[in-house]
Amino acid sequence: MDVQGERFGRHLRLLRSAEYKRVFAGSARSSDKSFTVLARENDLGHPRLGLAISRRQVPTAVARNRVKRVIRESFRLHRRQLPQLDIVVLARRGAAGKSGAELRRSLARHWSRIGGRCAG
RNA sequence: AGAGUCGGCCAGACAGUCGCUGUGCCCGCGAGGGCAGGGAGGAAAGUCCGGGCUCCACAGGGCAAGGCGCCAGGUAACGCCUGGGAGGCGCAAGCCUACGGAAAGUGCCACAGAAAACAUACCGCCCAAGCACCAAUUGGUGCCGGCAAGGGUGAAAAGGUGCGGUAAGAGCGCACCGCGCCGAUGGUAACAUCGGUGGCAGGGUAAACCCCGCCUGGAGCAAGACCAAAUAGGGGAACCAGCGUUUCGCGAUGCGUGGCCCGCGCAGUUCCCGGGUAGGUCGCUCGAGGUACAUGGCGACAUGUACCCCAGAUGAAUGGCUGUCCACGACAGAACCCGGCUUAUCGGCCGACUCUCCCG
Repeated sequence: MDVQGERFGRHLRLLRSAEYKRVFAGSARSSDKSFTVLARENDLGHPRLGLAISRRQVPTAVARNRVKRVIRESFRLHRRQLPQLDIVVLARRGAAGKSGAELRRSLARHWSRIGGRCAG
């Protein structure tokens, strides 16, 4: 497995509904107008990401895809700074209208905040 | 040059870099890695029609319900497309049409108006015939009556215009137009043209019920097929005998019923079987497929030959960043697959045609 690169393979994602439920059941959270970020410790030695972008909050498919890509990209670039956490990002109503740069800034804040909370 | 009509096409480009996801090859026990190549749309959308595919149902016929509705063709099929007809709009190129039946029945049509239909007579028009009176030559007045041309109401008053006709009128007669019926010709047909004939049916509404003709079984890829852990539960079998051996040793599930054995019941252990959840695999992309050419056809399209393989995800990929350029980038994201329709859309390109103006 590579250590240097910024890869984002399947092992870094939440793949089952049971894994999502575990995070929803009890977790640290961080939110602003664009996102709510939930996180719960795992024992894998690396963080994992799951997305929950509802049609209610982001109505058009194109916008939903855009939001998901921005989140994944941001996670990919930050994941080596994150502790071993299962993270679920929920989009909120504000996310639909924001630019990519705004969303990235918001996510960067969430990563550091959620990392600090779970470490403590 | 301007205005416009129709048809087709494109949907920021290029480079670098970091990623994601299938495919092929290679490396690796494996996890994974490397290289090559592919990776959203004209609407992928709405889910409104039509088909393929899958499962269920199904002898045949009828009813109901729903849909469709000028004619011919195309197609797997269609509510789509092409060509044609009719009606309407536009100077034109062209465009639009839910375009069967109101001479089967029912319903509805405000208000106005005398009357909205076997007609009727409000204002009117007429006194020719008959009768009465006056005058007395043929005139006048009235009664009995006649009329539906004119006015008025209305969306509509039972064909229209003109001439003749008459007391006044009237398809009463005639001509042309309109309508119905019959025939001929052209056309596959819708229909058109012409001729004859009848003085002449008939208000609208069928995306109101209805009538006529044609079409339609139901559900959908979360269809459906296969593999299948753990836990709980279902069915079956075994455990009431033996085994090793010179002596002898090992072993016999428990409880209830019963004096005891067999048997029966409950529990237990082991094994097997089927259903099936999580999860996984298939369905899943080679197809009514594209591109080019040829042939047939006005065309939609069909046939033939050659070449090409062109997304296949599944907590769900198809992207991020940087640089350069320009016309500064709209609507918008595949989820089994096709054919349509409809709706959204910054802008640009190409072709054909029409009208107006100017120059020659």
